[in-house]
Amino acid sequence: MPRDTLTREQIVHAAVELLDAEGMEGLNMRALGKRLGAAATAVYWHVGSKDDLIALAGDHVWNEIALPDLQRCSPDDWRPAATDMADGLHAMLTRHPWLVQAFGSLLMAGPGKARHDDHNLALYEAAGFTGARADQAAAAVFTFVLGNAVGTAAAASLTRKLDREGDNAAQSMREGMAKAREVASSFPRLRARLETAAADYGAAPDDTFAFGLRAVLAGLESQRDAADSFESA
Amino acid sequence: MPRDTLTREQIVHAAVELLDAEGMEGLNMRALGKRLGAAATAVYWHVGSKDDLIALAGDHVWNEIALPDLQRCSPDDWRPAATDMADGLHAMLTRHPWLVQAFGSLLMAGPGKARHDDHNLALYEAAGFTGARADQAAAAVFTFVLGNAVGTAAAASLTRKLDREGDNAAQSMREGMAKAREVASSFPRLRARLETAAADYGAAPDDTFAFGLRAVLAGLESQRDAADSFESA
DNA sequence: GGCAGTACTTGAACACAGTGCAAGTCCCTT
DNA sequence: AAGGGACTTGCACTGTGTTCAAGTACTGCC
Repeated sequence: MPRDTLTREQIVHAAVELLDAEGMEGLNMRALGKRLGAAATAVYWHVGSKDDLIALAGDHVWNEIALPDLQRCSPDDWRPAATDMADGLHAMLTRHPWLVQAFGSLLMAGPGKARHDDHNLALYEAAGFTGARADQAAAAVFTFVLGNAVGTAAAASLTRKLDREGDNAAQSMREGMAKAREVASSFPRLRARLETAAADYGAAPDDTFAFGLRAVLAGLESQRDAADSFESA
Repeated sequence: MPRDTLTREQIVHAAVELLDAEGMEGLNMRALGKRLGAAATAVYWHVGSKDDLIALAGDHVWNEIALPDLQRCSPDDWRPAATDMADGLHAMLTRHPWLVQAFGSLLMAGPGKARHDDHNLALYEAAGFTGARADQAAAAVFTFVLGNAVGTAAAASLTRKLDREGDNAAQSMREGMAKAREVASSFPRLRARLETAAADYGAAPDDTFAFGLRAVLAGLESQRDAADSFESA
């Protein structure tokens, strides 16, 4: 495992692994150095700063998402491709929940994201959205998926926090639930949801995402047609 | 300005102000203490930890958003109310861009958010979404607005970073643009967007948000009706 | 083979962060 | 007046990003 000389790719790879395993607050230069079998400060030869490293890692993961073929993508039948693309993004963000935190605090605009964005834009142009509307449609879906990932990130962070508390994780969990229940007690609708949520916990998030995505795509189509009739008027 | 004794409310208020002005990485206990005219460690008597404080501040701002009257909200005419509510959330997140970062790294479930969530849920129930569908519809809109705020947070963070660099902010900005242009150069669609974006910079984000929101609401209505016909079949 | 220079690596150090601790200071109650 | 609780303070400890001077090792050249 320990190499005598480091490379940028190795560092980025290790950083992504560490971030996946420990999250944003688990990434520090000494831990990264240890994982690489090198001193913490050795990283600084290959990378300007920690922020640079995060930007590098944050861009790298965009390359993981598969780009659907757009040959069969037409204004009459574009939703399957759009769904594939959104699902790909969703899965990537689920694998790397830290990305949304990095995204919110740094500007992320590297080649990996550019590759994704370009294809995404092409998709909505092929789907019949013209000019700025293609941008807006692509942004709407992107935004929805990103927003969903915020919740995922929060959950992942919470899970790790509970893990870190070790023994009394279950008790901590119970306390949190009790507090939530107490807060919700004055809000009848929330209390009802809290009780049903305990039953189908785990399956719900995916359904909610799929439902929302379907709604967004359906809505975009209706807006596209509305825009068309607007422009031709 | 200096008080002889602190209160929780004062501390939370000051924390929100500091977060609004300096962002997440500008909030530290010594700076907060100075703003309060007290020693940094004095805060710890009123608040368990920095994370607790952020949770407190992060919940407090939810109370700022106005809750629309639901009397006139019906399955035939619910979108104005939903738009109001989403706009309120959007405005609040724009005022407090740090909230999305806090949201992504801590679990936020206090009374302020509960108040909002309950009303939001009530709205979608009044709009004719039944059972879990009301949850999913509310979540879809919430998620979209939240996702939008991620971009806002990133922009605010970038702006502050440029400010911090002081004199050569303009140069830094230019460098960033040049780099983006270089990255985009191999992606024809992105390059075109970058050029048009330079023209109508500033007005675009609001339009994009409004367009996306319209699409989401339209899509939800179509999905609601589809679900109805599904259930009655 | 020796030599220089380049490409890294290292350990010690600095500045600043969150936070625990013991020792205050004030004010209110009895 | 005395005591105690509410609150504040300064100090110090740990962990973090980052810098820097000092290495080490490899490369190509004479």
